[in-house]
Formats: sequence, C-alpha cells, structure tokens
Amino acid sequence: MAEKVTIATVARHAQVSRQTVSNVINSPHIVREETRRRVEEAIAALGYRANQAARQMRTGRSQLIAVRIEPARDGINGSVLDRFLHGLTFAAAGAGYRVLLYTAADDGDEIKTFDDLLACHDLDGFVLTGTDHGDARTHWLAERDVPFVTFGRPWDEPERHSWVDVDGADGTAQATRRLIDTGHRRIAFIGWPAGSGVGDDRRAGWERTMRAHGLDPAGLDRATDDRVPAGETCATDLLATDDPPTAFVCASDSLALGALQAVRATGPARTDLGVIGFDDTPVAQAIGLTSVSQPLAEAAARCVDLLTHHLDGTPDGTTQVLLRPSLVVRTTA
Amino acid sequence: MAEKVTIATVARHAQVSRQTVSNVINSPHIVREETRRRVEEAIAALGYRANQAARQMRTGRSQLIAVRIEPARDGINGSVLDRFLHGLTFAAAGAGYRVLLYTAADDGDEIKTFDDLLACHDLDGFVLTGTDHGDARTHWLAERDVPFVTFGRPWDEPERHSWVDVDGADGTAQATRRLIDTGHRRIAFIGWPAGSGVGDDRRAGWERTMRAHGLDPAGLDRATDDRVPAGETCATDLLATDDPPTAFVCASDSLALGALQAVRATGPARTDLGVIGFDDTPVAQAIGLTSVSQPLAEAAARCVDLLTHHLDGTPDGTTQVLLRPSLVVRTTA
DNA sequence: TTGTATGCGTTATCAC
DNA sequence: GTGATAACGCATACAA
Repeated sequence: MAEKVTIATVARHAQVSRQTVSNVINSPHIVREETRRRVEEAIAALGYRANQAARQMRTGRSQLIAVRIEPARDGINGSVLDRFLHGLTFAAAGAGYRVLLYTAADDGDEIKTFDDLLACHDLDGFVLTGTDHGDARTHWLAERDVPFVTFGRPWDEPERHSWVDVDGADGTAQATRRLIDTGHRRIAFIGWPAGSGVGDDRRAGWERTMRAHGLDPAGLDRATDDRVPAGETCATDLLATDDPPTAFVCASDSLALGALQAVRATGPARTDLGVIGFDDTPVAQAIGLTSVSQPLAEAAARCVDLLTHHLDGTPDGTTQVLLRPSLVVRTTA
Repeated sequence: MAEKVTIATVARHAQVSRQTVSNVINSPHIVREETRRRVEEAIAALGYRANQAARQMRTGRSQLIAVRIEPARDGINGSVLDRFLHGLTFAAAGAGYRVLLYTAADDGDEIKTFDDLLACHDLDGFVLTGTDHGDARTHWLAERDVPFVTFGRPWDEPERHSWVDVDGADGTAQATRRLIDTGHRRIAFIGWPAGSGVGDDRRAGWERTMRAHGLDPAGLDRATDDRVPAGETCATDLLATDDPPTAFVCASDSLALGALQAVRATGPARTDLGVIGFDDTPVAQAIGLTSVSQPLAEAAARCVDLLTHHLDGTPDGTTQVLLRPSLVVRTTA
C-alpha cells in the first residue's frame, strides 16, 4: 500500500492548490473546465478518497445514520427487520450514507444512546422502527431538531413527524377480497387485542371489506397474543361454532400457522378451508402459506429518501409515505 | 442544547490546561489524584464526550467495525444473521466499538467496499460471516494487514486466520445421541451435497455417532438443496425403503420441516417418528421442532473479543474458537 | 506533574 | 477562477 493520499497529494499532482481540489469536489461549477478535468484525472490516477473524519470535523456531518437492531424476536416474524436493514443499508449507500447499528434495552436506554451517538459520532439522523403511543424517543429527537424518520406511523398523531408505513388495512382487505373471490362467505379474522395501532388497522381492513360485500363480520373475529398455539386455539374455537367460518385472515404468519394446524387437525387435506397470513415471512414461503407481503426494500428506500432530503437542506416539514402491500398467493388460499 | 463541550471547556471549568484533561482521559495514572478528581467532576458536570472525528484524525482509529448484511436469505434460516448482528452490536458497544453495516453483490464487490471503507472511514476491522474455499476476501485483507475475524472456519486451511465457529459435528452428534437414547436405531440424515464444509461437518457428527453405537449408517443419508420440499422428498423416499428409518437428523430446520411434513403425511399423530433440525430458528420454536441451537450471542462476543484484542495491540497471531451448540428438546424428538 | 506548541485533512473566508 | 490562511477538536512531543 502506497503512502496516504490526501488532498495535498492531488494538488501537487495536478499542479494546483489544495483549495482548488476541494472546490472540484464540493463546488465543481466554480472551477474552470480545463482545471477541473486535470484535477479529476489526478484524483482517479491516485485513487484519492476524501478522509471522512477530517471532513466531518469541518462540516459537523458524519454521513452516518443509525438504526436499532432488536434482540431476537419471539415468534416467526423476526426476519422482517433483517430485510428492512438490508434495504436501508443498500439505499443509504446509494445516497452516500452508511448505516450504524445500536442496541437498547428500552426507550430510556435508547435515548441515552441517541445522546451518545450524537455527541461522539455526530450522527446525521435516525431511523426508528415502530413507535409506541406517545413515544418518548420521537419527542426527544424532535426537541433537539435531530432528523429522523420512523418506519411505522405514530397512531395517535399522524402528522407529527415524517414516517413511512405499509397500509395494513389494505393488506387484510386484499386478503379478504381474495377469499371472497374464491367463493368464501364466512371469513374469520384472527388478530391482536384492540389498542395496538397496527393490529386495529389490520382488523379494520377485514371488517370493512366484509361489510362492503354485504357480509356480516359479527362473531367472526378473535383476538389473542402473537403465538402459534394461540392462533391454533382461536381457529379451533371458531371451527367449533354453529356456523363456522370457511376461511381465516390472520394478522401475522404466526397466527396463520396456528390456524393452518387447526384446519389440518379437522381432517386430511382440507383444501376447502382457506388461510392467509401477514408479513410473508420465510416460513410462509417454506410451507406454501398465502400471505400479505410488505414492500420492505421500498419502505427502507423511502426512509432513506426522507432522511437525506431533510439532511440535504430541503426544508419540507414532515412527510408521510403509505405503501401498499401485495398478496402473495400460494397454496392455502 | 448548550454550546458544544470540548476539551477546552472542561479545562477551563476544572482550572487546568487542555493537556491535563487529555491525560485524565488517556493516561489517568500520570495525573495527580486530586487534579484527576477535579477534572473528572468537570467532565461529568458538563457531560463532556470526546469528539470521535477529532480523535480519529489524530489516532487513525475510528472505533468502527464493519459487517456485511446479506439480502433476504431464501429458506427459513435468515434469522441466524439477525441474532448474530444483535450480539455483535451489543458486544462491540461494551468494548467501545460501533458496528457499521454494508451490502455487497459478490466477493469482488465486497473487496471494493473494504477499500472504500478503509480509505474514507478508517475502519478498524471486519467481521466476515462465512468463508468460501480459497476466499479472495480474506486474502485481500490479510495482505493489507487489516484486522478481521470470520464467523465460520476456512475449511481448507484452518489456521490461516482468526475465526469463531460452532461445532456442527458436535451438534448432529448430540441430536443422534438423543434419538439413540430414546430408543431409535434406524436414524437417517438429511443434508447437503458433499463439498460444503459446513454440510460435511454436520454429516460427520451423525455418522461418527452412529458407528460409535454400533449402528450402520449405510443407505440412511440423503443429500439435497436446502429447501422444505426437498427435505420432504428425501424423507418420503427414505420412509418408502424396505427397512425405513424411525428418525431423522437434518442439517437445517428447513429440511427438518420438510421431513416433518413427510412424517405427518404417513398418518395422524406419528409421534413414534423423531425429527431434529439445526439452527433453532423461530420456526422451530413456533412448531415445536427439536433443534440444535447455535450460541450466536456468544459467538458474536468472541468475534468482538478476538478483533478488539488484536486492535488493542495484543500481537497474538491468529486464534481459533470453536463453540459447542446445544440441543433444544421440544416435541418432535 | 502540568502547560505550550504543533499537526492530522478538510472546508470556509477572504484576498488576489 | 485561483491560492493563501485559519479553524474544526484532539493527542503528542517537548519544555517548564
């Protein structure tokens, strides 16, 4: 490896001053055509790359955005974050940013980490995955004018900050419509207890679609925690009613997997019973479960867009992006 | 937010020179007790944190380690990387390092990224997940004396660099022993085609244990690609032989899930047939599949150990760490 | 032990 | 349009 190549090396090589090199990099338009070409050639020939630390010291910008990595999620939905992270890293690289990871035990701990990252590394912005009701983290960041985007709406105050989200209601609506189109009339919904924004949203899509087709959703929904056995219990329960459903729309692949087990327990090859999950996890792919797929790569890219536009000085207040999921039809519906 | 707190602010506040503050931080032992206490109080009172960019410019160290994030894996094993990343980030934070993410289309692209990260961000080290035979990336890094650790052995030359790995053979041996202990004698192995280090290793653990117990493994193993339907086909195939197996050790949870489907297709509630998977993915947890669990958090922590010891000047050549997996017994074996 | 001076590589301000 | 100079915050060699 040769000596370190700095802006001075380039300047010497191109027979100009250091400042001119800097101008070629940061304000090419103010440099004369011929000079610029000569400098650019020198940069290419020497393989010069600007030292990020030095630049950061001058500009206060690190070209770094941070995102929290969650501990192993229970349930089968853990791969969602994985795919989102990949999309984020890829999109960020395209915009000249890098992604830094951090962990946190809880929201308070996360805020402490914000403070640390900001003070030591001059972090440019944060991507938060999901928000609670009255999220302390977003308030902390907003108070200090730290740029951030959330993947997931703040359900209590949708316009409070920039976010990207996937329309869950639209997803369950698509699922319900698919089942109606294939002849089902008694379509059940297995979801989570009321109060979670995401859960209520997914439930709403099902209910709305049922009513729109003149179908009565009464007595056809169940709420439980997000585990496979819980899904199985709910489905078994529903199948034992007087007028049982012939299909299930589920708020997650975990619940759907449980429902599928309940269906199969009723007899071999009950293909007349439909089951649709949510998130299109690898499990769904593995077992042929029809599921609602979130456009995670696109969501990540839009997060980066929002953040970098904000960072690059476009003072456009807050922006919201709602993406449409798509139904991946496999063998269970 | 108050003004930026630098080393000069602290010096003024503690009535000492900037140099003394720097000494308190970097060489506390050479500062007089009372002075040190005063400076430390000032640091705490002002909430001072050293600016990483400035420090980096002087020391050439960024306190950053990089790891590649893979695109969504097909199959159900994607969550392994997720858990490893979390462990890595957590352990790195404890050692004063941060984790930077990057993506790459292939090995060549990854090397280009190494170069970039090194030149622009002064990256301190890399963690590679998995190595190919004659890996170009490790050679590139080694040539330039860039510190790195791989999670996964270089099978062709085990001593060439530092690595952390999980003993796959031990895992399948534990699985096989468990089945033998519960009365099985005809135990099949479903794995991958010969030639992959990981696959051969996992197969070896099964074969070795069979022989050690006087059982003949002949005709009881199948190799295929790592997908659920492939696992199902192999298991169905084995069950149709003259002297069929009563249990299956599988090289992955994907294959095990397929085997489980094949078992269940032979009749309801065949609990006499055992199935054990590998990786203890969320799916295994969800469906009650007995599986071999890799100590991912510990593996990550050891990677950080190896890397930081190397970075902090312990010139201890290369080090290898082989971790023991554990069998998580659930309902399928 | 503590203080003073210098430089790391870059960008911004200003003369030329 | 171009070049000299200062400054960002820190760590180190050296003098006191």
